[in-house]
Amino acid sequence: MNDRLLLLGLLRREEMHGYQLHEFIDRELAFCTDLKKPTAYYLLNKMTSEGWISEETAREGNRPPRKVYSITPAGEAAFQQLLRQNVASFIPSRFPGDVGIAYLDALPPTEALGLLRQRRAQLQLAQEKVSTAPAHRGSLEWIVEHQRRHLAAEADWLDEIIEQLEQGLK
Amino acid sequence: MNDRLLLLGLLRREEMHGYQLHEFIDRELAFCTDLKKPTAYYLLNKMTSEGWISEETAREGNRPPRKVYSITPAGEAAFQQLLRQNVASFIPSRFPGDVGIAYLDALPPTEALGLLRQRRAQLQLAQEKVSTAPAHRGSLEWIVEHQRRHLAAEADWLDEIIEQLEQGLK
DNA sequence: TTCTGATTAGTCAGTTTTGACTATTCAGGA
DNA sequence: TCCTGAATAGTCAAAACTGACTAATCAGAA
Repeated sequence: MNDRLLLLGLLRREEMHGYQLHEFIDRELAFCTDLKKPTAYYLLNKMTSEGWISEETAREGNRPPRKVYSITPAGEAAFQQLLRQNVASFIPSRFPGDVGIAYLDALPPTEALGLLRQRRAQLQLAQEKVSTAPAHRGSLEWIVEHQRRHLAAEADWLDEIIEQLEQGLK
Repeated sequence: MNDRLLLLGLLRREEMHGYQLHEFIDRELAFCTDLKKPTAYYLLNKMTSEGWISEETAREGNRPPRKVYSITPAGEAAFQQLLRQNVASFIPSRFPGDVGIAYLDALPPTEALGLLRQRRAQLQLAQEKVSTAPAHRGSLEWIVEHQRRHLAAEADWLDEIIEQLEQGLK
């Protein structure tokens, strides 16, 4: 339902067509969701048939006609409800990367260390990307801050594992 | 692929049937994945047809026969490969709860505060659950620690948002 | 003007996931 | 003994998701 909320929220600001929506999400909100293009269209169709948004075919210049979506009153109501639900609930995160940590003892310690250092390097890149990101305005800044803190915690934790492994080797 | 890795890793320790696998994951590793039952069976079938595991029908007592899965040499090879891949890569997390934060300004500040406090309370519960969890042995302890740190970062962040909102109200 | 690669806009078939259900066995009380 | 609720062991149809593709337009180079 969170992807629906995301789409509704964007359509609430201004009507858009599918490609535009996906483009925006992919460019500006990549750190927040990774809604794939076909999924976006799927949800737009779904919400249209649910009456949350309405589609209107628009031709601009001599480009082929596009479907422009705009939010309906029912959609606005759904938005209000979904928003409250989202804000009021804590959704626990799963970390698929933990599976590998759980089985770390199946690996020779030296190799494990090398692999973990690779993971650490990628994490570093992610941190740099966030810290050099252009300042977002308003509440988006909180989300960037969220990401920043999460990555920092991640780095601390990984460093500790790496250090413990190093201790074990000596 | 991480769910496959998880299943292979368990089957590596001892052969099991589907229900047993799902039970174990659901009880012991709930903070790590949330592999649903039908998904587990789906993956077991898939991996059987890929030759990673083999199934053997076993009857015990007068219970109906069950399929017992055990890992094959090809499965062990796949495990080794998937494990290295998993350990060596940092998988960025997405936080669906951020969508609500992004649209927080669509809500009256007082109501937003109330909803955020609800979220905070649920987070608190999750933290208590982790801290009272029985000590896991070996590398599982790292995963619990991961969760602990992640939740702490989450709490700090939420508290700051709440405080900023409170400031804005005064 | 014609070609090439990038951008725009979207679709489709196949894969994966899941909510809801079935069916058997077991433990204990009436 | 019979009944009931919990635990065991799964299945199935429907929903959701995605990799790979199509197809039109446009901008600029040759």
